[in-house]
Amino acid sequence: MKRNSRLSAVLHALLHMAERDRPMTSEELATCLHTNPVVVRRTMAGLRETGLVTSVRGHGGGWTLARALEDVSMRDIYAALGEPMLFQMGNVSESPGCLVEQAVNHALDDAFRDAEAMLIARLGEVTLATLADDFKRRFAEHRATLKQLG
Amino acid sequence: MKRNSRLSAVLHALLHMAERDRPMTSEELATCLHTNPVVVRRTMAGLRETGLVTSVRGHGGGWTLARALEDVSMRDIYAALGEPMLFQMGNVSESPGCLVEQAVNHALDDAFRDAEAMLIARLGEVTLATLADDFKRRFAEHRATLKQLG
DNA sequence: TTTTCATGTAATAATAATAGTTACGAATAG
DNA sequence: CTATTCGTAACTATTATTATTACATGAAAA
Repeated sequence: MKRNSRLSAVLHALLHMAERDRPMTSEELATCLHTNPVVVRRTMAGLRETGLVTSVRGHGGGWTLARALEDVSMRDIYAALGEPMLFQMGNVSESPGCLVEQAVNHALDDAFRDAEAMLIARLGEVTLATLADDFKRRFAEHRATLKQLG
Repeated sequence: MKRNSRLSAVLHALLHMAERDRPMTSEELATCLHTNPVVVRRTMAGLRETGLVTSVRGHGGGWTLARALEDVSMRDIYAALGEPMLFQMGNVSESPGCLVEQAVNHALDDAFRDAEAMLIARLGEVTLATLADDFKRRFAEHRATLKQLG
């Protein structure tokens, strides 16, 4: 399974896209995310398959957010990324022979499964709209600070 | 920070040690864990520093569990391993510049921190004694199955 | 229609984290 | 003194991820 470091990158990208009224190119997004256009395309291609974004080729093309901010939760994005492994543990469920190992795996699996369920539920509670609001709040605060400093 | 794949390996090792009345050599443990004696020594060295195990060099030496099974929780072992990162996310808390990123990181950090707290609490509830009991149960079951088959 | 811009994608290289190996030193029992 | 076993440094191998290169495809503009 794939890694998860992209969840935050994708959120970052989608929010930037939401702030603009025309498509963003892979190049622009790559600059934004401090990465490479091809990596952006690879990642966004997955999101396109689940209808989160659309892409247009050629002059004036790029990537566009396809759904309303309120309708996209962090969980949706996690799912669109293929529900990558959240934990740093190679699936413990190997070498079925040793009974000691079976007992260990069972206990660990239980704990990790519960934590994962909680985390995923939590991701479902936060939408892109939530994040956009938080961003706006930070932005207003930032401007207030600048003003205060002169 | 280090990886977490060792938590299950260490539990496995400690339970095997608990079943024996003399030290286990790194070589024996390595066989048990399908790995290498040097890797075993490296890992166990960390546990020795927190008093979970002792080592004796030379003839008849090896590794011994230093505490009662009831007194060692999975959380203790997690701590002895240096509280390695549990999640597959490079700490999101970089590039403080972009306010969009700040909003994203804040939301993700919140969710992950809570899930981690829950998981760690859960690890604290399971001791080596719990696991040893579960192993014994499985062992009895296994013997019953064998008997039934002839 | 030709040029330019942009995505689509395969193939390859670079990077980084982890695990495994080799080699040898130090301690201890017999 | 010898065999055994941990302690550790240095090096190699493996694996996963990310980055890069190269080129094909499609679409708008000149």
